[in-house]
Amino acid sequence: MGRGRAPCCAKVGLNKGSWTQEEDMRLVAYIHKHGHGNWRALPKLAGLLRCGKSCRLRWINYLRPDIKRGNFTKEEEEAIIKLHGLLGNKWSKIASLLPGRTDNEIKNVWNTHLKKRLASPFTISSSSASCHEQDRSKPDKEGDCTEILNSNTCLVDDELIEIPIDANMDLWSMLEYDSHSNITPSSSSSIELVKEMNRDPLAQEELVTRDHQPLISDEVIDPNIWSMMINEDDDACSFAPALEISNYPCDNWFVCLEEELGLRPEPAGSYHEQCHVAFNQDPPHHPS
DNA sequence: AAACATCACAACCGCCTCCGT
DNA sequence: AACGGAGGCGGTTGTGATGTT
Repeated sequence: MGRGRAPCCAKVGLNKGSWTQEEDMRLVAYIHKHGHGNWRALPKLAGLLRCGKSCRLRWINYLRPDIKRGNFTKEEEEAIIKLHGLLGNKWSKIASLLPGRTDNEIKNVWNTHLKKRLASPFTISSSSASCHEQDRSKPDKEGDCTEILNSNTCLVDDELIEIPIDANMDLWSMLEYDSHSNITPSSSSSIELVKEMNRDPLAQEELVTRDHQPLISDEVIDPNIWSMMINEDDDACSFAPALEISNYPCDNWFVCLEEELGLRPEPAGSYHEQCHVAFNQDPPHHPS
């Protein structure tokens, strides 16, 4: 390193490493409003101290609403093994054939699980594929069996748990499901925070805005924003359906979010009024 | 209980490809 | 046709979590 072509952007003064909740919110808010026509210009426009590539990666691998998170099903693992045999390390090609999965995720699963499994002299047949999330939380020891029975069920300590994963389910649906189950499909700190706030109303009291300080900081996110995303009554709980929510303090969580992030012009009226006005005038388009 | 080892995965890096000029 | 910029891709690394001694 240090030689060859120049970096994609001047990284001086830019953040590196894990993304904070505030950064996530800013990126999601900006893309939802404006799309991502120019990744290189996006960070500046969105007020992010990140390079464009970092934003793109974060969006594609983590924040996109159509991403399916959680453990890979037996069918998915079989598909990856077969497709890898056909395509080799063409992770993006493989990902394009597995709805909701990212190339990075597939690459990680291959490198950490499937490659070792196939390399083992005691190669486990694909029909006994592992259940990764459960593997981590409940190690399979001495008959403490964690076993996939089929694509949608998992046997954990003799308890049959259904995993509602399908090609059409998005991140937010997964989250919604998670709030009612003991499966943990994601390790996102933002998501954990949402779950915590959903569990504990008192925690919400402490996390909401103080005076006119921004709601969103490294430690604080307005729970309403996320709870609006996680619509209890909406099966396909993605960004677009959130616009239909009407029982929340602000009809359009996204407009409120923009305002909190300073991505909207000065409000003409009250906070709530502004939300109504913006929502009625300018429904954000869904990024492709 | 502490130290160390291993694992899993998000994120970074640099090269490649595509597309507009 | 040549060039440059931007996005895409695959390999690799850093770090937190978990397991083992």
